Amino acid sequence: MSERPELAASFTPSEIEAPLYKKWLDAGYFTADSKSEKPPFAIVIPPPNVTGVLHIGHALDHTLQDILIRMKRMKGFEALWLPGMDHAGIATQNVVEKQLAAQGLTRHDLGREKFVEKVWEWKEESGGAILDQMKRLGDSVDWSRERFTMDEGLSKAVLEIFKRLYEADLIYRAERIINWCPRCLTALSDIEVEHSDVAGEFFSVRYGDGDMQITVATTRPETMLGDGAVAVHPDDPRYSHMIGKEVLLPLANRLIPIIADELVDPEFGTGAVKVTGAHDPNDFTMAMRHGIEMPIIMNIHAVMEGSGTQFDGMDRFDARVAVVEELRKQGRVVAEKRPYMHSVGHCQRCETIVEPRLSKQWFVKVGPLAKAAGDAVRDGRVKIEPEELSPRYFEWVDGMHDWCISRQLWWGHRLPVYYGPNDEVVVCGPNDVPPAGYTQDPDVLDTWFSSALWPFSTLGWPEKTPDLEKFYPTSVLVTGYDILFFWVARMMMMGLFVMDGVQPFGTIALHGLVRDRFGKKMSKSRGNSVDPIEFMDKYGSDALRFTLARGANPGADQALAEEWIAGARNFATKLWNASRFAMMNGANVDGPLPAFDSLNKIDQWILTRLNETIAQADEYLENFEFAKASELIYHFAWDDLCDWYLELTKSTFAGEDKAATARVLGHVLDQLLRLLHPSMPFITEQLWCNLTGGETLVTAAWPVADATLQGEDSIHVVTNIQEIITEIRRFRNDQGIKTSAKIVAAFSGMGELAPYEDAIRFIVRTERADGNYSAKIEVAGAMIEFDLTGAIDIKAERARLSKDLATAQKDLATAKIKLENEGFMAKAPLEVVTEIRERAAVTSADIVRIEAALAALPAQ
RNA sequence: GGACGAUUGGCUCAGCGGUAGAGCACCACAUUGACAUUGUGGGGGUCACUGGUUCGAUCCCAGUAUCGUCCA
Repeated sequence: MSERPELAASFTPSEIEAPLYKKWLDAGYFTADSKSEKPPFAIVIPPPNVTGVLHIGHALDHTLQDILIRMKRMKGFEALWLPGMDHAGIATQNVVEKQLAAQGLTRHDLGREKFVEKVWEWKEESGGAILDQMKRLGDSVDWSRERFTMDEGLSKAVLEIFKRLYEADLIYRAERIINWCPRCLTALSDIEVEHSDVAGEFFSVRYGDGDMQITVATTRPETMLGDGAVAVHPDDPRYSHMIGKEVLLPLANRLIPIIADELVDPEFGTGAVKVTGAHDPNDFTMAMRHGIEMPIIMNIHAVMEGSGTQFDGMDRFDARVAVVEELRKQGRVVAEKRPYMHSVGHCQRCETIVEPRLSKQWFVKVGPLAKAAGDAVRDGRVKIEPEELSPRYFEWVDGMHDWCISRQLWWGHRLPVYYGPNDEVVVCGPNDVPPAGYTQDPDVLDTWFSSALWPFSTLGWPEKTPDLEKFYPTSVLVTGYDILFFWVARMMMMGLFVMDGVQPFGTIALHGLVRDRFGKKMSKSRGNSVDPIEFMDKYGSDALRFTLARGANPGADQALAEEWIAGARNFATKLWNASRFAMMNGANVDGPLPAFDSLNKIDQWILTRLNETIAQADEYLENFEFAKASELIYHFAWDDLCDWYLELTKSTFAGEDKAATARVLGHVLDQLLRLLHPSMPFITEQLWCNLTGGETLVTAAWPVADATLQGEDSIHVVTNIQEIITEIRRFRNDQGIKTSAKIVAAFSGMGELAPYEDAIRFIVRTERADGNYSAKIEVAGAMIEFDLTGAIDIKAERARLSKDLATAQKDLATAKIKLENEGFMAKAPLEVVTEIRERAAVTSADIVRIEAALAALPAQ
């Protein structure tokens, strides 16, 4: 038997976690080998941003990925979990700008080069705190392959793909309405804008005078200074006579045309709308169609500028008030302002109200890319789990607008675009040199542009590296459904484009968000957010991980409360104590298992249950059913193993003939620890090494269901044993007999259960002796009589029996109704009818037995 | 405005055409031989509402209500 140190009397996570993680790293278990013969299984981590710290959402995301990776590693795959971070353009730049602001400086004071240096310094210093926290969590990532989106290699990938897309006419520069954040001073893509309803005011303003007047309705009166036209619906009889004529634009004192466009909803407002092409996306499309002027009337800070009116120099919201006031003075506000709820875009990063703004930017033409991304899922090359979330994906990829990729920031990948003296445009790949005298575009790319390359840029693309060869396409992408659009769809587009139509991953496994105990969204303002580090300190990483896994139903949000984690910690303690007990009794994995047929039914039963658990848990995990798998293993461990098997083996271990059971127990524990290792890596490693004397569970083989270790009759036997024990316990409880008190009892009619009488007696503390049996219970054909010598509480016993009788009678009645129903008898499947018949028979017998027992009770 | 999802015990959630499940919480008992971070026993739900299909509906269908999320 292998040497092993005795386990500490209680489990203290903090004592084992850090040393074990170090052991794993030192041994290099997480380092993948691209030259391996093993089949690959790869996951790239959704890169947390460099400014980030581990929050509970990461903890969930990482736990699920680690479960898959660890399981696959144990299954003999060459498992690669690739870690890294993205540079989070706006967020990171904001942080450093804030630091500068504290010194009274702006980035312009430093200049671009110095500022970027500063950001790098900050990135080196405090960036990646999350990476250390990942070690706390136990993430089995391959640190030797850690990547950052601004790394040299990944930056090369950005240049390369930009050039390829440009040459394929999938990147273009154009003047369009974009979302402009006047605080971040950059363009944003559509999805970086969050819409929320705000209470606005709806004004009706009269344009023109006399015969040529028309009333327009607007929530943004200040933009009228940039109006180029008034539009009406072509079929609107109210205005048909005015189409093509001009009307005086108040305040600006310009004449603007009245145009007809289908886009106008005649039912909405007055049926006439102002057309401000430079500051509204709908107006822009109309202005383009009709060749309408689009004056820009605000500067980048959203301060009025260039309108040529007295409002220049005013902030857009001050201007709104001032414009309305002036219009009112002129008697042009037809209807008084009315409250109006409308949807307004806010910057995702800073919540500033976004200003739609006409601007020259670079765009990705998403049409063909998005189509390919949709098709890959439609034709089954990529699976979305759970499938119910795929409509959301299609909705997005099928209706996507072109993607504005330039950002007016300094931190990020600078556009590889160079302009010549006569506005010539040259795009340079990684090995190209821009022509002399050309200047580079000052803007940088959207961070998501580089994140979209993550599944292959991290593996060395555009080089044809062994890693890329071995691990692309990656196997699974695990992430929250909330970034399906931001990130997942974009990786699909880019991956399919540059990898010759090969998808970046085979499966997209989506999980939900972690919410508070009442299912409410966590947020700082609500004060209901939780700190995963704090929980790990208090309950251990395994407990946090297991809690999150146990709550992870595919694609669904989960509620989390501290008590849940305490519960998982209790489970860990239970495992620890059970293992300690098992080892104290000689549980071992030495030599082969005894032949199944030679084992007693209790040993056979636990092996059968183990086998069922292995098969089912494996199926669940392969299908990303983390909650179900965790629940299943939890109940096997606690209910079957701890509550029943360990109890039922106590009499065996108290005797002489225990070698077989010790070996079986060792096997069950060994396999259970393997099953649990992916979700609770630390405690299982510790226990398993102690139990088996093995080096590590990280690379141990994953359990495989074994049909030769399955015996259905053992289930039947143990179910009956459990029923007898439960009945005796109930009886003792009803009678108020202390669990510690031994009572005299006689067993009869045990049949096939006879060999297990000792085990039963041990658990329920009964001893054999002649007695004056004054009470009896009957279960599963066996009779148990107790000598309580007058101590029996007849009232309690009568209450118990009456209650059982009522239940049995009710059950019989329900069954009888069915059996007397002609429709049921004629149409229900035979097995259902048989089942109901059996139920009726069993409950009838129960009734007879209970009635007899009641009659036998002394009248008192 | 469009779409999707949800509504099951006090709370959070599974489940499912054939007598309703879990964890936590609750009640009672017990320091027993691994474990009080425990054990044993117990109570608690007409599965949102209204119709329909079916021998049978918590489950399928339609409608209603409430809530949530995404998109515009």
